[in-house]
Amino acid sequence: MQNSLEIRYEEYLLKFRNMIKSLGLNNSIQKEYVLKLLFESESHLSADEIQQIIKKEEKVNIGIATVYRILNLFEEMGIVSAITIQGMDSKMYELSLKAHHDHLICINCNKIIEFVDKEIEELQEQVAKNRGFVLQSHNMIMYGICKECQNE
Amino acid sequence: MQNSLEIRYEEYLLKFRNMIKSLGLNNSIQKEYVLKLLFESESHLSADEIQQIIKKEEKVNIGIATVYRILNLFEEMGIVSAITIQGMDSKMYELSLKAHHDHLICINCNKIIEFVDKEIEELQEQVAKNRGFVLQSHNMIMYGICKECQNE
DNA sequence: TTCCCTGCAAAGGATTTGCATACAA
DNA sequence: TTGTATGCAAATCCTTTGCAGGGAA
Repeated sequence: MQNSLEIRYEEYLLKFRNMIKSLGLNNSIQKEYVLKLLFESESHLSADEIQQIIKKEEKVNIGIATVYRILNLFEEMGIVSAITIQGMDSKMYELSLKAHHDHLICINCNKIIEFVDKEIEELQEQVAKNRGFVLQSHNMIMYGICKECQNE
Repeated sequence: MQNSLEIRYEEYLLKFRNMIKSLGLNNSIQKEYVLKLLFESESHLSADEIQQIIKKEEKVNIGIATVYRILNLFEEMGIVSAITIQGMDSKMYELSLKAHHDHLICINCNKIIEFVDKEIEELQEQVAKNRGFVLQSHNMIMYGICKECQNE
């Protein structure tokens, strides 16, 4: 009955528990709920959305402060990354499980498309190198109007 | 005694005044102080910095609400653009006088280098087109460590 | 005169922090 | 048992809004 997503999640969860332990931290049901939600979600979520969904789906109370503390911890651990989207007032979070990718966002319907372009990545390295920088990361968000919205 | 920067600013100011007038708005000393500061500044400034500098340099009181109102107006007029930098909690503003450009930021000393890479821009258009998007704008910030900071 | 603009103070929204209690190891 | 994590409420910080008075055309 287990599909591959579940299997992958179980594996990931075990790794996560080890990571937490090896950092000398305590695990908690809240941390695992946030992890699971981010794992299963296909979209980027705000701290507020995370709190609401967990309250509703898991029928459990979870404070917004805890959500933020967990998200910040996950960011430090490198398992979550946050993006800031033009016009949105809160940060959006996602698991950084997936390979690095950039974002293309529809300014009309807010649809988010993820992509990676190897050539662009190489050119970015070039640009940095030419300026004497050692590149650490980057953030690229493109805004436009998607096909569906163009037809409206 | 006039250098080319001053001349350029005078021209720019005249254009600005016309723009304001043709929008049916009133000009004000506050708007011109913000414009001048952004014109002369080489770095990106936060609303708070803009307020502080004007208070100090022009010996004039200016409310933070006014600064925000002016910056928002300038953004709508298309003469100012704002960027959000990782780890900074407020937006940073600059005149969009200069041609479009992207940013390379040192995560150690916060130095900001502006650049444009034509090839990257073209590839971005390609990526958008391939996904059926009509591109409107983009935001690309690269983070790394600059030459000076590497030597520390 | 007629609106627009400003400063001030209050309101808002996102995120963080302090503290007492609850939980993991 | 011992410390870490949580929930709640209060505190912060950035940004916006309401309002009464001041200024531009």
